[in-house]
Order: sequence, then structure tokens, then C-alpha cells
Amino acid sequence: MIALVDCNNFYVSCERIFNPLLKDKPVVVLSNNDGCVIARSEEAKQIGIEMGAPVFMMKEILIKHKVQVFSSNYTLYGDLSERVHKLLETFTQQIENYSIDEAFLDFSAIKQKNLYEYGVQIKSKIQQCVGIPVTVGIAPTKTLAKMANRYAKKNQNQTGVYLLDTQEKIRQVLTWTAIADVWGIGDRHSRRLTGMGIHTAADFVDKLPADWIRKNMTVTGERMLNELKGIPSVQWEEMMKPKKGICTARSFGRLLSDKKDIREALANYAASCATKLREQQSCGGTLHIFIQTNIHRTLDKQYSRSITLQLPVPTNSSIEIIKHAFKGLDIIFKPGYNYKKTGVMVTDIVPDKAVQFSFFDTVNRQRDARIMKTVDLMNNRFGKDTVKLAAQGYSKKWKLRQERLSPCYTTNITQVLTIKI
DNA sequence: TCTGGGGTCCTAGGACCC
DNA sequence: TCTGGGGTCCTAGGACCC
Repeated sequence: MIALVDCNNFYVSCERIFNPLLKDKPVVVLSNNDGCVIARSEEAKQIGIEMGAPVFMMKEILIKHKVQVFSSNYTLYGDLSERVHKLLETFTQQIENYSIDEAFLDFSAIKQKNLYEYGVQIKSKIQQCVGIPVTVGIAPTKTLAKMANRYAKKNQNQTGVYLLDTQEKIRQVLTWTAIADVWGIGDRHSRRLTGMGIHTAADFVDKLPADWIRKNMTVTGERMLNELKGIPSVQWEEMMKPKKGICTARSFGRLLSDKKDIREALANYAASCATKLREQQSCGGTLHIFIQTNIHRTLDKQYSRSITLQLPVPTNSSIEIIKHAFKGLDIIFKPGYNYKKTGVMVTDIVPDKAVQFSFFDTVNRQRDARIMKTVDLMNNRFGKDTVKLAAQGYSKKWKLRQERLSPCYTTNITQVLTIKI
């Protein structure tokens, strides 16, 4: 059996740990730049705030119901996520950290007979040690575990733990689950399927021939069908695989037209990509740089362009990646536009131990690697960007709007001390 | 005035090889 | 009337996830 442990309204729950007054009140957390709603408490869901809704369209309802609003604080959420995952590791050896707020646990080696009880133990342990409420769904496959989890969440009479261990229970939940809510069914497929009279997961299993699914929904659809029938078909990914693409891109807090400012933003995003590469001990061989105006401002002149640069030698040095990013920007930047966003994507990623050097290389790579290692060491100890390249600048005209940011309670010592005083 | 930021996998079709 | 039979690699685009 497989369990899916999912943190309830994760970002909101994180904010609540350190601010108990938020309990029982409608709370939302916003996307970068305070643009959209990306997490909602139960109370916020009930008054009709939709996932992904732009904040400026929700203003009235937010004020009317005195909704507590927070900018997203990924430093805080990341740290709490790590604590939850660490704790889960004490329950089973085989664990897949699926996302910031979810993990799959393989129960096949668990001795305890009563898996429902085991689920309850997990739930209370995380509540007690981290303070985050979670829901546990247990079933024979990942897809069914997802479904069991959702069932436990949506049914008030459930305890937050649901065990799908008999054919009758599986049947019941398949009938209860709308096709659009099946893991792996997105907007496109759900519209197509409901148009054909497939409304529930049970319809999908009963009414569609396997070869139709294979033909129209590729092998992914076929796997889903198996999973719903109780045959495990989705791969188990124990180890974190190194990323094949790394991207840092942000909308600016306001529109920018000065190339200097965009350069500075781009330098920071490039440095961030380089840091992520070093974290996973990789180097990137290809760089994609892009800039774009704000597509929502229909009256503005629009421009968007990207460029792909082949690096002479794969690298993870911030110095080099920033240099090449600037070269790309020089080619694609056009003056006279209001820019909204820029970004860097790195692909053709290889392990840093397997870099193919060039006979004609002019870069002192050993020296740069030592510099980067030292910079990382200092930044890990004293905080992000304690040491950075001059090109990353200080003006920060591009920086995010974060008007309602909570403190980094668990990672910033000075901040925490200040709060205590 | 204001609309997020990351990722993955799969397939079809083209270009090329012997 | 008949027009080979394997392969590989790459890219763009679609669909999905959180």
C-alpha cells in the first residue's frame, strides 16, 4: 500500500503556526508580486475566493470579510516543508518527496497491521512536532492514494485519514470522484471526456476501451487506467533526480524600460540559476534569455523575444553565466518598451564531474570554482546574497512587490530576536 | 494600477544514417 | 505492376503537475 501525505492549505498553515490569531479566520497567500491568490484557508474558500484569482479583482470581497492577506514567503515555507519531510522519513524508508507540501510513502515494508492507525499516528506526529495539519490517503496505487486523500479532505465526517483497502471502498470513491479531479487529468482532457459522457473516474474505467485511451491519451492515459484499477503503473522516484532544466524568471514589481535596470534584474536571475546548478553539482551548456512586455496592458506596444546561446564549455559559475546572459540581452533588447519580465533558463545540464573541456578555453575554471565555493559557503551561513557580484547591483528597481511579507521566523535569527523584544 | 513561477513527460515529424 | 528496411537524433508543441 502507498500513502499520500498532503499538508492542508500549506502556505496558510505555515503563516498560522507563528500567528495563532489567524486561526478560524479567512487567510490567503499571494503569488510573487502580490498578483494572484495561490493559497486559501477553508474560511477563504467558503466565501468564494477562487484559486489563482487576481488580487485586484478580489479587493472588495477581501475587505468585506476582513481576509488576512500575506505575500508569499518561500524561505519560511521551504524550511517548514523540510521539517515535515524529515519527520515523514521516520515512518518509512521508502519515501518520495513529490512537492513542497506532499510526499508518497511506501507502506509495503511496514509491519503494523492496521494501516489506518498508522496514518493517524503520522498525522498527529506532524501536528505535534511541526504544527502543520495534514491529510493522509492510503491505497494500492499512487493515483488511488491521491484520490483517497482528496476524499478524506472533502468529507467532513472523515478524520483526515482514509484507507482504501477493499474493492467496495475503491468502487465507491471512483464513483464519487469527478473525472476532472483525477490526478493526471487536466483541463483539456476533462472537457473532452465530459463531452463524451465520461463524468466520473468510474465512468473512465467502465466505459472507455483501453485502446481508445492509448490512442487518444498516450501511454500516460493507459497508466492512469491501470492505476485506477489498482495496478501500480506510475514510477516510484525515490531519489531526487538532478534537474534537466533550471529557470529563474520574474515579473518586475513595476514596469521597466531602462536597459540598466533590466540588466541588473537579469544578472540576479542568472546568478540564481548558477547557484541552483551548483547545488545539484551540475553545469549548464545552453542558456536561454528572454524579455517581454506586459501582455495584459493591451494599449502598450508589445514586444517579446528570446535567444538561445550555446556556451563554449558547460559551466555553473555565476561570473560566466552573467557574462553570457548580458551578451544575449544586448542582442534582444529594444529600447522604447515597457518591460514586465525577464528570465534565464539553463538546459543541456551535465554533472560537473563530466564536463567536456575545450582545447581553446581561456577561462580559469579552477580559480572561478574556488571563488564560487567560497561565495556559497558564506551565503549559506550568513544569508542569501551576503556576497554577490557587482553586476547584480543595488538599485533593486526590479524587485518584487511584497507588501505583506511575514518574517522568516525559522531561518533569520536577527528577525526572530527582534520579534521577541 | 494591479494578472506567478517553476517543472516533467510524451508524440509526431523531419533529417539523417547504413 | 512494381518503388527497402531498418535505425537515431532533434525539435516543437501539447498536456500535465504543484
